[in-house]
Amino acid sequence: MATKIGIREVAKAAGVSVTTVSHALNEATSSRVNPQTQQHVRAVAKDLGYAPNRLASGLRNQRSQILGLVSDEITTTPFAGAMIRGAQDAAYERGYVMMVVNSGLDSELEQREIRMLQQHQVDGIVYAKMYHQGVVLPEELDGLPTVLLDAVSTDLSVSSVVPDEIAAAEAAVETLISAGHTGIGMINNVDDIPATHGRLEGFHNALRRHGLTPAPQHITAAVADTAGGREAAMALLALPDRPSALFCFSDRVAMGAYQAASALGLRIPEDVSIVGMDNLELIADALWPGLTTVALPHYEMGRWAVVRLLNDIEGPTVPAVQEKLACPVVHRGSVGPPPL
Amino acid sequence: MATKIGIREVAKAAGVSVTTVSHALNEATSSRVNPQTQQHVRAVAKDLGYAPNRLASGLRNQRSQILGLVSDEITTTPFAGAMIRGAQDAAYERGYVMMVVNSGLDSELEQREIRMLQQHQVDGIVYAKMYHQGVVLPEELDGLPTVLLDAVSTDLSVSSVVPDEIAAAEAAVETLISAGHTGIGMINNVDDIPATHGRLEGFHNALRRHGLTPAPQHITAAVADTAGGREAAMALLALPDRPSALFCFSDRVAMGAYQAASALGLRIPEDVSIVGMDNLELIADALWPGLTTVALPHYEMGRWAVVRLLNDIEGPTVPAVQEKLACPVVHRGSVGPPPL
DNA sequence: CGTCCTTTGCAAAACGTTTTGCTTGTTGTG
DNA sequence: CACAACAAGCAAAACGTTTTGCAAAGGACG
Repeated sequence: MATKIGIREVAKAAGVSVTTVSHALNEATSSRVNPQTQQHVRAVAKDLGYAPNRLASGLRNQRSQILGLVSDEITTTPFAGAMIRGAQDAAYERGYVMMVVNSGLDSELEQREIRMLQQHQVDGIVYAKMYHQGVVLPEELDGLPTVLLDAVSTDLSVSSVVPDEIAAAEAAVETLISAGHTGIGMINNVDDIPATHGRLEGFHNALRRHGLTPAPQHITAAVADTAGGREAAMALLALPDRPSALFCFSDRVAMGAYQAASALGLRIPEDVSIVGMDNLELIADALWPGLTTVALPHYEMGRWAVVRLLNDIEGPTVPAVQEKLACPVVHRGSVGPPPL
Repeated sequence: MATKIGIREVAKAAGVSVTTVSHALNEATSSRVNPQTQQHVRAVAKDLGYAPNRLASGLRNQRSQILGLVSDEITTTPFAGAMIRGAQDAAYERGYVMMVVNSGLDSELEQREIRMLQQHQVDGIVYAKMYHQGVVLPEELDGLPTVLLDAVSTDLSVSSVVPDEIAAAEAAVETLISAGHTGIGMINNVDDIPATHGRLEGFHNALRRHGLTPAPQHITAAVADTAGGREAAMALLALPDRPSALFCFSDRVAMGAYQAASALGLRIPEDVSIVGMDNLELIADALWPGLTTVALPHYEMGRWAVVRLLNDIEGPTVPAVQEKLACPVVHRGSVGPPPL
């Protein structure tokens, strides 16, 4: 790489002016140049390995071709990775690249990071949370095209995408019902977040649809980790009229239920069936037997967010939409018919 | 936000020239402006919320203040997240921002992504792998400052940072030895990667240091996931002279060992002690009892890589270094004294 | 009072593109 | 043959900064 090759070098090599090179390379203005010249210029450009400096063209066009992704937590779960990957794939396909920042829970840091993105003239922002929750948008990003990822806002003028919690829970419970279970318990989350309410609602919906009424003592809540799930499941499975199946708020909770079952000498799925939610592969796949669960479409949500964002940026104005994405059931080995 | 405020607006508002504003704001050239004027200009700038357009200044300075992070897999493990967060934190502190791309295993895609980063004039690149491995650097990034993250190259002219696998394994095994174990088994990985060799070497080192010799039949290898660990552990624990403790290649393998122990009616840690590696919190924390393991310093490696990269970019040339970062033991509940 | 520094500020060029006129030729038409 | 219409390519301006060179003003000194 002797000397950085810019558009001038291409022009010189092709024996035309800089202008012509630009016209020849940009699809939009290529009508201003003879097809033959165009071809020639393109050949030379490719030959030299010319790639336009996006700082310069961004400056000129007021379009950086950069998208910002601001998230609270990139670290603890693999979910974050899937969302980001979905976002990046979509961005890449349209010639954009993502700048990712994450702020933990520090909202002042978040502010400064957003400003930093704005200094880089990002064309839009995906504002992501690592689990489905309500947010208020920082006012920094007024005026900037924005899409919410795994979050909803009361401000309905901004598009958002979240998992369809209710339908997901319904699907999970359906797999239990269609395996023959009627006495189904649920271990819900104690936090006041959309998933908690949505999944409980889905649980009830599915039962009601089949004319089943849940026993009140079979519905419980716990801190949504393995220890919480273990204790809650321990209590549920020790009941005289213990449920024959457990619908768990999350895969981590379900892992606790496995531990409880094991401690009580109950086999899965012969003695008790279990379904989780999240499809946290690291766990669902590692449990023995594998955990039947419902996948949260993180990759697809990341994609959706960016596609929508790019349409807002490049396309005509269309009304914002609040999207809910479907969550497919992933069958493994933790659901069987109820014991006789 | 009536109209975008640029340096001209600040100049007008402060009643000075654009030049003076620039000088006043840039620490380096501030000697050319009266301290009083400087203060005034800065006040006005802050008042207006002025923030320089980095596209423009990048173009002018040939410095984008952007770092590229190219990785193979951002998705499957939470490790990726920790590395990226470490990298970002370090970048942010120095006023840089990260552009993250990931290519899966598609090296042609990787090429194109790197070129895209170059178009954005990134000042340097962190080339990251999601587990410690050897790589050959794509030639695209000749001439660009580069640091390897969780990877090593035969090309010693580029700096790299990886976990100190050997010391990590030694530390893990030490915790078993100091709990009184003498018959220690190991379930290694079957893949031919640095971690496999390093951890085995560490295992031997620790034993040798205490005058112990491992029984050959106690050293085994398996596919490094839970199922592999389960089967290997099953075999090991069914041996007539079964080891009293198991050193597992990874936490996922260790989870398999838990399952095997449970299936064989062995309690942890009363009947058998187990240590893992990786400190995959999702698993290590969720197991019951908690898994004692060795943390891989992903966050710190990410940080190290960026700090080093920025020094290469901004500072004087110094020889490349191949860094190995220490791995702290995380004590939970899976190690106890050997049974009598 | 004239000369020579020093201090302070400004105008202008440059970074690498894209795009808007404008010029030059060429072809078609009356 | 003259003139209009049009195609093809070019020069120059613009995007928002930073930095270099220069000018003006002020002060010190002989």
